Amino acid sequence: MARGKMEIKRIENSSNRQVTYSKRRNGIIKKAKEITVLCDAQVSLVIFASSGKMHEFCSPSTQVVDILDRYHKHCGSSGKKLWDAKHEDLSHELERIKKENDSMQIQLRHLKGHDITSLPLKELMATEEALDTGLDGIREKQSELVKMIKRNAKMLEDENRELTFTLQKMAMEGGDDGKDMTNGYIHQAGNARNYGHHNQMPFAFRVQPMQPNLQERM
Amino acid sequence: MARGKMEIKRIENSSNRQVTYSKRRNGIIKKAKEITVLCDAQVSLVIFASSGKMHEFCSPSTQVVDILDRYHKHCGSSGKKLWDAKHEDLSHELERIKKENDSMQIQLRHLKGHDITSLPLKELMATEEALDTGLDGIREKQSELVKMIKRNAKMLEDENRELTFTLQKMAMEGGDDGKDMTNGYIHQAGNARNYGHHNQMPFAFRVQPMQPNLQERM
DNA sequence: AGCTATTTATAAAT
DNA sequence: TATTTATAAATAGCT
Repeated sequence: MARGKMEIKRIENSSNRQVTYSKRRNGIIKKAKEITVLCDAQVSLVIFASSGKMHEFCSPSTQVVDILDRYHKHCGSSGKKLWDAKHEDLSHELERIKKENDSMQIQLRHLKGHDITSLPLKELMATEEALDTGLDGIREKQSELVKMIKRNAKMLEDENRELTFTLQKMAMEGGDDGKDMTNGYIHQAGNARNYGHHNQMPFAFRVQPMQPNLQERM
Repeated sequence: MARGKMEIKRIENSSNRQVTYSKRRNGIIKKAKEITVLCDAQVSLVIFASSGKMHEFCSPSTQVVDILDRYHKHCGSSGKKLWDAKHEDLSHELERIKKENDSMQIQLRHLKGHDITSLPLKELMATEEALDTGLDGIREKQSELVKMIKRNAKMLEDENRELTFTLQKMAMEGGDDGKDMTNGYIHQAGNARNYGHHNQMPFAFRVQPMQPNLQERM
């Protein structure tokens, strides 16, 4: 293109070819950068020299893969294979789980009484049975829990009664010697609520909760 | 580059930008072709205009994917990450959906009365309410369906009675001439069940089903 | 790698 | 959008 018109055909002199390659490669990359800036374009450019060396350019703030991703979306089926091979497994898994998801969502909706307008009688009955069974289980657990709670309350009351009795007995028994102690205990009892729900009373015979985690479940 | 030196920065005039884009794009593609021929290089060039339109160039007898494959091999570990990034997106999606899945599965199990042993009272009650509501809906639909089925049966009975009556009337009215015809009709009626549930009786006044899809829902 | 004659590319105008 | 044109940019061959 300079010092005489050039034919566009393979440069046979290998050293000339190498020089031209490197000059033109820079030229193309420069042009690619420019179109990127001037025209808001996105470019992915990968060049391999015959020597095997690679050079690339990619629009700023973009990755070759992003361009490739777009390229793939554009090309539809033709370029798809290589890409998909890499992702096939994951894609299938995703697909499978999505289906599972959908079916559970439908089940849930049916159980909650939605989308049942066109359900066959057989499935309506199956759903009813499932709900019934579920309800039985739930109610059983509920009544168990309530029983436990009541039993717990009962024991707390008993404990309370015992504590009160002990305090009274102490108050009675205590002469002048016991006065300080009695006051001390009364004082403590009076402030007991400051310890909150989980207060640890200073008495060794405090009953254990029936269930370790009953408090949380209430 | 012509008619005055140009700054390399975004062309604000959109129509100028578009024109420049298309000219420069052709220029780059031409250069890419040339380096390919002159220097035995392999080039993959993908350009997206800001409009979203794509153009590509790829060395003859090669596919973009082939270049990408080489690109990949070349990038080794650094480029691997890029692919993995795409993998990661899929993985995250998968993770998200799996979680959704798990939570639905738990919900379903709770509704069906499983795994509720350690459920707090509050959630037990919420679950009970959901089940109750669901059951109400289901039972309402069931009773609707049953009503429809009964109404349908009633109409079939009426139709049946009418048909029988018609047949009897024909049998009565028919003299010697009508005998064959009568036998014919009786014969046909006797074999009606061979037509199955959906048999088409040869009478024009056959009633229409109350609901187009009632049959399927029974 | 740097230089320069020349070809190409292309911005603006049409 | 295509063509023209004046000018900038690219670059082949040389050093």
